[in-house]
Amino acid sequence: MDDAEYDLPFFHREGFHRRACVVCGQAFWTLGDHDRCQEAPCRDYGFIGHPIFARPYPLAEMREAFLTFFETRGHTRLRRYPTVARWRNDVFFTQASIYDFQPWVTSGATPPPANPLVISQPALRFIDLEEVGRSGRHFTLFEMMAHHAFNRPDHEVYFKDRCTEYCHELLTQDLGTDPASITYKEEVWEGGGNLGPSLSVGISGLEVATLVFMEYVRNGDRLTPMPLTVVDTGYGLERFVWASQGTKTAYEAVFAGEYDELRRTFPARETAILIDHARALNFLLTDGVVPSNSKEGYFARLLLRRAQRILTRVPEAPDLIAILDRSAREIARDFPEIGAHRDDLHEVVRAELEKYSESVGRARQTIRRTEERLRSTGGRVTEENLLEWYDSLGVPPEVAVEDLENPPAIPEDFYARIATRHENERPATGYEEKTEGLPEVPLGIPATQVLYYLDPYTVAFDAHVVFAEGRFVALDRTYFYPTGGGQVTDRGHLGDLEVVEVAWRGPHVLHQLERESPFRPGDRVHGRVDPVRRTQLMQHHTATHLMNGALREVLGPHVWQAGAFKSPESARIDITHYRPLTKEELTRIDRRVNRVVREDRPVKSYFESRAEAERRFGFTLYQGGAVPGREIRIVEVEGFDVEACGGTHCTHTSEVGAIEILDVERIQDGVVRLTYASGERALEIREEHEEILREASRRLGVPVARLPDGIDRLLQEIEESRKQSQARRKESLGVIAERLLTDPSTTETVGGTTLIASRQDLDRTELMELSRLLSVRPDRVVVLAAEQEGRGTIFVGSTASGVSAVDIAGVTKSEFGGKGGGSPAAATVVGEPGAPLGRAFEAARRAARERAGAATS
RNA sequence: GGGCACGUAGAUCAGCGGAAGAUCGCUGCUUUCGCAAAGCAGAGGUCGGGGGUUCAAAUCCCCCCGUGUCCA
Repeated sequence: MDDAEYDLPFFHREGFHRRACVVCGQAFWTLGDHDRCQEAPCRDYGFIGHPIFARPYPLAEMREAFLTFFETRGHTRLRRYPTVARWRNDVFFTQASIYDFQPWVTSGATPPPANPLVISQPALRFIDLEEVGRSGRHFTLFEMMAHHAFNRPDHEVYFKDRCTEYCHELLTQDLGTDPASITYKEEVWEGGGNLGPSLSVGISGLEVATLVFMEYVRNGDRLTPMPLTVVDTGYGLERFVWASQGTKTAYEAVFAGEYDELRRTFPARETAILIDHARALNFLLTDGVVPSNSKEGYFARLLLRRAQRILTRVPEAPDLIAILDRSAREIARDFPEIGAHRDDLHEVVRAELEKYSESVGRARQTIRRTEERLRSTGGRVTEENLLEWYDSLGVPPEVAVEDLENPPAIPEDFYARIATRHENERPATGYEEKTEGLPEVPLGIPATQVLYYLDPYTVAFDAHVVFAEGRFVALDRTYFYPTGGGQVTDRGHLGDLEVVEVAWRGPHVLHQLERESPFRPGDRVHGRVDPVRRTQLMQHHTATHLMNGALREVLGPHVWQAGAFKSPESARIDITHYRPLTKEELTRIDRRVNRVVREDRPVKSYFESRAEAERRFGFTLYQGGAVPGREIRIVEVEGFDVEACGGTHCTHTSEVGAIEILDVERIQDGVVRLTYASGERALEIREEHEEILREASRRLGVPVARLPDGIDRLLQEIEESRKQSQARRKESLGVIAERLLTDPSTTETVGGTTLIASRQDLDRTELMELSRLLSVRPDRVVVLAAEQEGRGTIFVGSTASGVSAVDIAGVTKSEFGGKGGGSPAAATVVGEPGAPLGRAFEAARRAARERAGAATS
């Protein structure tokens, strides 16, 4: 990055000078007399005991001061975005304020919701989880205060110079920092394929803010200017509060009274972890995360279990729900949505605590048993066991050690060794834009005007071709709905050609034809959307909203849509929920959703300003992910369900016809998937099911109503006849055994051993069973020969001590080229096809006589 | 999305290439006024599903399903 990038007029106007830090070597700008940048580790914390602002600020006041400062300077204040980044598939959580606007706004695809804007965005970071409570400054959830500006070539809001000036003014004039104490360190920021210069703002050893100027796109080594430059700032609210109070750790300043209360019961570190985790959990759970074993839910589980582990170690500790509740009350002053559904949230937590205690119980048992087994074989529990238990049972080493009588030392590098175990895993597949194979539409072609929102029932239209390449065509206007929001593509015709797929490419809708496009830019074409398919898609999309509404109503407000898919054949919705649905719940959902269909409620789809929509309906709008833009499209089922949604919808619920729930499955801990069909498809499927029932009833010869009983009876009969044939076989084997035992040609006595030898052409399991019957008493040796499918088998069983069945059987191998083996009690040898079974049998019998004789004498 | 572990009797689990087991629970009998308990006897298993290797697979290999856990 060129030095000139940082050479701002503002610095010169104010008389800043540029220096190089004697520690890190980085250049920085300052009004003071510093030889190093004012950030750790280049210098120590100087603000502890010596606050850097004019007065101490509590959390809420500091946030308000920041937001107001920028509001009075032309910025629009935005409400927080959800902490779960549902609108992105490359990350789970909102980790910075700019995440709210990626990728659509920063790429220029959608206008920003306001410009410039100011926000205090709760952000989650799990990277430094171990540092929470230890470093004094790390939080799992922190608020990133930020002012953002998005500059188009034709409309520049502000960039580096003005941004830095605002920052400086805020710090010095509003908050009263000594201007000479600040350093602006030059850094290069890079992320997500973009990069630009940035200034890191340090005071008294603390990095209080970062000002990033996203300016370039990186293509390998080449930098090209971004079409839209972005001011991306981040001011750590908690750090500001801390620096204003100068307490020993940030936690004391930020959590104030709550901290003091818990500190009476817990050590400082545990106190901080508990409040930090409780705060993060309150946001996560409110934003619709249900604890789970994967994805977003896993992190909620991680926090909850870490907190719970601290609590169980202290007998007089309050329970986790009490701590969450206390924290929620604190947060709710600034974010009223937190704690709004208290009882439901507690239910989620209770369910999760139950799962945890089950999990711990299971683990304990395994650990105890393993140690017992190891001890009985003279071994002991090793470090390897500890690693194994953490990885597969979730038991932290310090917990495992408590349960052991003879514990190994916990290795210093425990977690590093866990990481090593995971080294060879394939990385998670990241964010991929589905523009693969789609041609690039040249700049300057106006955005496609989409008409399906005007009227979802219109399917025939005329339009002009604006772009054509290969099989792809873009029009000036279209009624075709492109794949998006979980709704699959429309199909139909352009002229005589079939449209097989429709997709967004930036601001253009591309129609993919069945073959090479004959159309050229300027041509006028007639478009016709397949109306049956479209109708079915509309019904399924509206049905999905109705399901969502019913699910939230029946199961509780913790239910959020975790994914959805609508095809012409069926639709499905994945929801966050902590236990499998009961039959009763399912029935209630079915009844409710179909009643809403029959009630023929209006379904209104309209555009509204984001702020107004959020004010009226709250965050649950964003079931399918946050939608950027100043105006958002609202789909409102009157009095029942409201969501921000870009899909095509029916205008009245009765158009959905009926909703038939087809399947419910748990696709992940904490996520339940429901599959259903509506409209014609629901009727079709219902008919199919009825036909299947009729056919089953016909084949079973039982009326439909008694099918379950009929099946039970059938299964019972099968089981009975299975047992009967088994008993018969055992009986006939018993008869054979009896005969053999009384037949002097097969049974003889050698010393104290009874030797029974016979040829019986039975299959292998029968041979075994017969031998068993013959050798119920001790001191018996049985030699059986059989031929099945041209191969001879010798089976030897022995209950005589010192007479090994496997040895006896072994001698026959050389007789007929057999293979086999066994134990001293039982052995089998199978000969080559056509090998002389008689000779093998005699050899075995001879061997048996010899061994029995030898053992007796 | 990936790594690892696990899936055997109603429950909890052992067995980890050679004739499916233990404990609890269940049924019957003995003992008791009755209960608890004890003793004796017994029922209860497609060893998650499907393929493969082998003379032989609960056991080894592959695929799928389910569960747990760790990591993103």
